Amino acid sequence: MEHLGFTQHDHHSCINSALNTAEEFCAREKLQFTPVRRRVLEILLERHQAMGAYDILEMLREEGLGSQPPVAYRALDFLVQHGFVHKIERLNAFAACMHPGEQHMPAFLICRKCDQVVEAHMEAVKNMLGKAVRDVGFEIEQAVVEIMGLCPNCKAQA
Amino acid sequence: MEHLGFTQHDHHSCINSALNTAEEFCAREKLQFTPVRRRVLEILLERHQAMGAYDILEMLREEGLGSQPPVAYRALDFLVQHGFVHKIERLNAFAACMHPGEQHMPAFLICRKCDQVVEAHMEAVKNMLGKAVRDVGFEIEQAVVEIMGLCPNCKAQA
DNA sequence: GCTTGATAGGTTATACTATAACCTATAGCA
DNA sequence: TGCTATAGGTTATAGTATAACCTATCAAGC
Repeated sequence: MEHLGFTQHDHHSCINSALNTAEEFCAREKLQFTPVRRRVLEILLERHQAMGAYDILEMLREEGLGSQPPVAYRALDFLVQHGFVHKIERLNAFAACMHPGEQHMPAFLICRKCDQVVEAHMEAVKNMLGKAVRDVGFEIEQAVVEIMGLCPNCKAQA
Repeated sequence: MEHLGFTQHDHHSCINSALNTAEEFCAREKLQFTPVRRRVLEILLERHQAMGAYDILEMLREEGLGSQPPVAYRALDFLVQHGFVHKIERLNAFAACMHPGEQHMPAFLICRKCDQVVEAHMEAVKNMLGKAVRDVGFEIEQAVVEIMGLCPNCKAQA
């Protein structure tokens, strides 16, 4: 597992880097990285937390970028579809991808106390899932791995 | 991976066996295996498919066992809490557990075409997840592994 | 047997999550 | 310039889940 994130890091540069990656990707693929889409990604990057669509919508509304649910959902759909954002099914929420551009199967560690979400690369698990499932003829198109529990920080406090 | 289920099996006996297991477990643990709870589990066992809470509620309603959402949700909560039913987050739906009574971390194979859900034991994955995550101090309480794709049958048809 | 406390279920209302459908605006291209 | 495809605005509504409060039932102890 790489890139665990329950620790401090240069958040400002991590946001910019992710935004740049998205921008370049869209330019290359002739996709429109519109203000709403950019802002939604930015909002999610500003926190390392999963946010509900309606929380995001509330921020968009305050900023005059849109006020009705479809605005937020459409931007989120776009971002999810192109791998900049993941949906956390367990929380009905969304979180910015920490490894945009890289082919990966994300696994999420979700702290039930502080709600922080960390995205881990788990190549070994991916390989194992892929192998086991291919053996029985099931063809994987997408996988969701979500692990609930207590993060180190919250565990220390308890 | 054991117990894959995209094949035929003795469905009638598998239903009875699961109901008996639940009944015995509840007796042992002094839990009430009430008519509504039993019937909800039975409904889920009758199909090897995930069902939405409102689909289940509709059946309960037809049978005079309850007509409002909380009835279904309460029964489902009970069944999930004690491991007789799993929630499939990805589908906002519920499926009977295929290994009740056994300590396990389920992984679901969900066919996007026929909606069939198969629950697999994947001890190797569980061990690997557990190890990787423990290394960084995260304490696993629960995990969701859901794999979307095409089952062998649907793949053959395509 | 009666009381009491705990648990389950009935019912109403409402919160939260997501999408359909239709219309307007804009950007890129012929 | 005009066409077409894509994005966003807006209204309405579908789908999922729970809060809150009340009643019924059951088991345990008096």
